[in-house]
Formats: sequence, C-alpha cells, structure tokens
Amino acid sequence: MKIESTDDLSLTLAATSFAALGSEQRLSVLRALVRAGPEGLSIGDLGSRTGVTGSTLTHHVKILAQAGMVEQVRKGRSIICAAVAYDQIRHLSEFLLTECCADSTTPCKDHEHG
Amino acid sequence: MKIESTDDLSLTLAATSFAALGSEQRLSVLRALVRAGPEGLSIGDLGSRTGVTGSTLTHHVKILAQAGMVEQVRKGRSIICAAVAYDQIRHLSEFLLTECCADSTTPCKDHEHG
DNA sequence: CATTCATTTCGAAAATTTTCGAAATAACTT
DNA sequence: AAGTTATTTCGAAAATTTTCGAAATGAATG
Repeated sequence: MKIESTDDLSLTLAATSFAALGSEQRLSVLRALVRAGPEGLSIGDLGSRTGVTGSTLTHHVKILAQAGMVEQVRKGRSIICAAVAYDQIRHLSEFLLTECCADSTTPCKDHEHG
Repeated sequence: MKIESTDDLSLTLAATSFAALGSEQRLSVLRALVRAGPEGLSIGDLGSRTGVTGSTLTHHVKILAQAGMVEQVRKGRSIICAAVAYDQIRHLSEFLLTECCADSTTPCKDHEHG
C-alpha cells in the first residue's frame, strides 16, 4: 500500500514551510526561539536578540507561525512566541526522502537512509 | 566543549539551502530526482516529469545544485542530474535542533528529541 | 479615562525571484 | 563542416518578498 502523505497538497505545504526557513532573519529568529525552549520569548526580547525589530519582525514571525513552527500567545501586553518546530522539521526532512528510488530500477544501497 | 557548526557562516548557508527547497517547482524537481535514485535524469526528462522546462528549469536546477542537493554531469549531449540531498536534508534539520533549550533554565522534557 | 508600553496593520519603496523567448554553446551525426 | 538535439546564457517583464515608518490596536497603570 502506498502512503498518500506526499501528494500535491502537501507539496505546496512543504514548499511553504521550507520557504519559511529560507531567510537568514527568520532562521535566526527561529533559532533564538529553539534556544529559548518551551518558555518562549516576547517579540521585544526576540527583537533584541536577533536585531530584527518592529513590523519587520512581526512579518517574519507571522510567516513562521503560518508554517506551524512558532506559536504565539498573548501574556499581559506582550506576545510570547515559542518554537514548535521540532516535529515539523523532522516531518519536512521526511517529505523528500520517503519516496527515494521509487522510480528507480536499481536498488539504492549507496544511500544511508533507513 | 561547544560545537561550532552553527555559527553565522552556516546560518547563511542553511538559509540558502532551505530557500532552495522553498519553491513548489524546485521541490517537485528534487522529488523527481529522489524518486529516480542514483541514476538520475536528464534535464529533458526532468522537464517532462515536472512540467518545468527550458531556461526556467535550468534556473531552478542551478539553485538546487548550489545548495549542494543536486549534482550535474554531462553525458553525451544531455546533462544528467541526480539528487544528493539525503545527507544534506538531515544535516539541515539538525541545524536548528542541536542548540535546543541552550538558553533555557528549564529542562526540555516536553520535546522528543535525542 | 488618559497615558504608556508592546505589538500589529497599512501603504509604499526597494530588493529579489521567477519566468520567458531568442540567441549562444556544446556534442553528436551525417 | 553543416545539421540536429540538449541545455544554458542573456535581457527584460512580471510577480513576490522584504523593509520601513506612521498610525492603529490591545492591555496594563496611574
């Protein structure tokens, strides 16, 4: 039986998610959040740690949130952001590799994937 | 001792690599190559399988090649492309996760990462 | 309820990426 | 060496993303 998780819809989704990571600023934002762990950081703290502030930071965080890698919760007058990228990232790496050699006539001994 | 693999230089590199995957067209190109396995596909075949052809395909493949995910070798009058993404992708997923909770005072039992 | 602090929305300019077709290059064929 | 096939380069138009500052919103505080 064939796994249907890698169809057209999830292609779009995966591309969007990878694109969310495809920016130095967003990557350092996400990395700061990963470093911060489950407690998260306010937008303000995030800004001072990454050098990205204001509306630009809002914009980048939104893109990460839409890709399901960051969650935002209001706490008092701050917005706390936290990384939830852990599973997401692993899932993304699987996206491309699961169908490895599906169209190939030769076995793929060369690759070290389980 | 601290692992120095996630510094500024590799931030740029990782962002570039993720960005290379952040396009539906490039993602389907890479996926076609992953499916094809180590034998690879010519640009022509790749084009007919993905619906991306000509100079646009050249452009996208170049971006994937620069990110170290595809290799190109001339064979006769064709250029054969093959995915070498396997290690690269795994490496990328590690990029973000290795420093998890480094700045956190609370342990990260919640996350299922080894 | 006016003020202050934290973040977002809006609109526009600047930068980058994507896409295309025509001409150029590279390699095989006759 | 002329012709054919496969791919790339070039230049430009179209589309998207990034960035910024000013005004708007939401929540605490005096």
